Amino acid sequence: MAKWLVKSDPKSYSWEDMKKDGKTFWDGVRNYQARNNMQEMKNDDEVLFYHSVIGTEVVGICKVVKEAYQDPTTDDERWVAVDLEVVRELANPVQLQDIKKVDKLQDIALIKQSRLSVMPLEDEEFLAIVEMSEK
DNA sequence: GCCAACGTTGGC
DNA sequence: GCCAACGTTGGC
Repeated sequence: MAKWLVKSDPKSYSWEDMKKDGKTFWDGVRNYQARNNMQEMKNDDEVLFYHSVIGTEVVGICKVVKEAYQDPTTDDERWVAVDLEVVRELANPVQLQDIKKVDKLQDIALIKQSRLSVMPLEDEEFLAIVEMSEK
């Protein structure tokens, strides 16, 4: 089962909004690389929810409940959306600056490719971040 | 709020 | 098909 990380600017959609909704359409992605990643998502894949711009921290875990389909916010068939459901909130948010200190997390797209909004994570990278949240 | 980095667009 | 110009994202 694959692991992912998605970013959201809390000004447009925050983890608090996500918790309130329980489930959301992940739409509005207009970047080919992010789109390609979304198309790879499968039901029950786990997804870390990251706050960009404000906080710059990983705040929660979601899972994929509906695989890629035509983005309902556009007629342009190039773009897709997925549905994500809240799994749980992390005990403590994991800061980007702390992730940057971890040797084995140096290669993740969050650090190397700061503008990518949907990215894959290796199992051990996912676990490392979750473990950091529990300290 | 600024600015660097990057992706996309459009002219040639 | 290249590349300059432009717009947007996201870290600080």
